[in-house]
Amino acid sequence: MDNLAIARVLGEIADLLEIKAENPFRIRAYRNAADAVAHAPERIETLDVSALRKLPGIGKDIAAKIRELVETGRMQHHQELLAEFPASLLDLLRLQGVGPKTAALLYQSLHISTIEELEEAARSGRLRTLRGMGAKKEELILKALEERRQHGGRHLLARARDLAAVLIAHLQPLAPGAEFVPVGSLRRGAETCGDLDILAIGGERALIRAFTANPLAERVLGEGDTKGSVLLRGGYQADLRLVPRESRGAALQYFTGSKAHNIALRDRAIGRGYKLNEYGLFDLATGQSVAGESEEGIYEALGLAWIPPELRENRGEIEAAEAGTLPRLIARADLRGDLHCHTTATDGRDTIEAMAAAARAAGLSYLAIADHSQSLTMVGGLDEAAALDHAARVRAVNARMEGIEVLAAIECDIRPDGSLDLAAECLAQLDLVVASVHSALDMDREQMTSRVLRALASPSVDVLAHPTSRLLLRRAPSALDLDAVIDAAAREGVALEINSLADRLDLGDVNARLAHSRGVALVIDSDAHGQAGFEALADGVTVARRAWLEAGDVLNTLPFDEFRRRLRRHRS
DNA sequence: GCCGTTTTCGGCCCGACTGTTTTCAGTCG
Repeated sequence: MDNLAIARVLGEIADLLEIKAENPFRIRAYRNAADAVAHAPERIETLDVSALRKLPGIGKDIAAKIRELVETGRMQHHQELLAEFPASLLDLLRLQGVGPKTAALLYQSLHISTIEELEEAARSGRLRTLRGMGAKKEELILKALEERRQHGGRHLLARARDLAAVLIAHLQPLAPGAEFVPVGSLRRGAETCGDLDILAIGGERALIRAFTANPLAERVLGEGDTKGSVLLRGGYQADLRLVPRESRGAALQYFTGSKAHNIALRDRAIGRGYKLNEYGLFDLATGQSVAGESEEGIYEALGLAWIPPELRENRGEIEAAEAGTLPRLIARADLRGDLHCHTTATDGRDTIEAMAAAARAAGLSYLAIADHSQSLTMVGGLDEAAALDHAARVRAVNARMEGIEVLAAIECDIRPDGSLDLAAECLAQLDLVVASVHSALDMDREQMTSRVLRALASPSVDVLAHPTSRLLLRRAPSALDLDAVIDAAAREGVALEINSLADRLDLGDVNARLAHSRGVALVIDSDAHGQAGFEALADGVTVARRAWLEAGDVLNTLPFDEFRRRLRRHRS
């Protein structure tokens, strides 16, 4: 049973307790525990009660319940709650505007427990007969149902960033003096974003109207004095918040989150006799403002170093900020090379020269051309002879190009049985081998793990690319014992990739941090299929920052000669 | 249900907006 499955059970308990209108602090305890489990780097099912209790937010009771779930596959408390309310009732909570109180009301008075029943009741006008609900609320629920059909809810980081840029470009000319900053999960660099939050610092009330009337907005969800909220075409919710300049830091801090980070920070504020909100840090006794103009000032007043937004997940950053042990996070400018890109030889759009020139223009000093191997017939994958011909062309380009080292590499498929797609003699003649899985992704855990482990054991392999094969919002990570893969990579000296493609970002932050903690070298690759593809490296760097990595933890920040010496094939 | 630099009991983050109310409950982030 993986961490997310355990976290889901704890989260469902929290939801069900909320519908029951139980003690809110007990509900929060379950939510905190679910969060701790979901983001724990170690495999929860392998931990005993005392190890579980070391996790923040997990105490005696929940630790015992987790063990019960892992050992028996069920949790009695969870089952009892599900006997009171059908599991389908939980789906209603995901609808915009429907919370636990409404769900309870719907269930108890109209016996509604599924999305379909809710829709039928709304269409037939029965919802408005309930106390506290009117025609307007009924309309709202119908709209929420429609939106649910259209969009799953979350969106890729890269897409969110682009949309935010469009919105800001629309607003900036209307308020030349105001400063617009995207906050929330976008500023934290989370791999997917649920909605867009934008601050307008020093903006006027009229901006709210301009925002809700912007050409991308499909529907206005709310409009007040300090906040406007719209649904954009394509299913994004976007919020604009007006913030006075004197609260700039407090607002940035507050709206950047994460929620868990903010709760921990406000808790710390209270412990020191302060109150922290989006307007500033205030002395509880006198009401006097202590800080608020800058984020640095707020963290400083709480006895903390400023914490980079990527780390604000309450995963140890507050303790590190207090102890002065925050990492010096890697930056895009630290990257000197890229080990994974494609050309017209397979599914890339540009030539070797064009890709090398684009990489050089992107500030890189070495680039590995890693086109596909033969099993990917769809894209014209290279067999041994073609791979060596291609390598000769790459080396010819390298010989005549200034300012960048171009390496002859391959992205070699790992076949279902774990063997490599090209003969070892061929792979040995290349400068670098990136291995990856592209087919037979639905293997069971045992098969997939031994497949990847066998590939890692091959001396030809230098890098394992996009290790879990996940596609964000589309395809779950393959069943893989990542623990075993990480240990093997550490043992064999194979680097694990953080792939920068918007829908991969694989490894993700939690697993990259875990791999680093076990002594695995990481690389950040673009997987570019065209000249513009190197821009994505910034997103790979964001993942690395969220994984607490410093420049020295990432192999392709090294100068070329040093990098070359560190490759598995050049070590004995 | 968790947790401890006042505490093993008594706390537990905070405010805006909406709809259905006529002073507030529910939802959201």
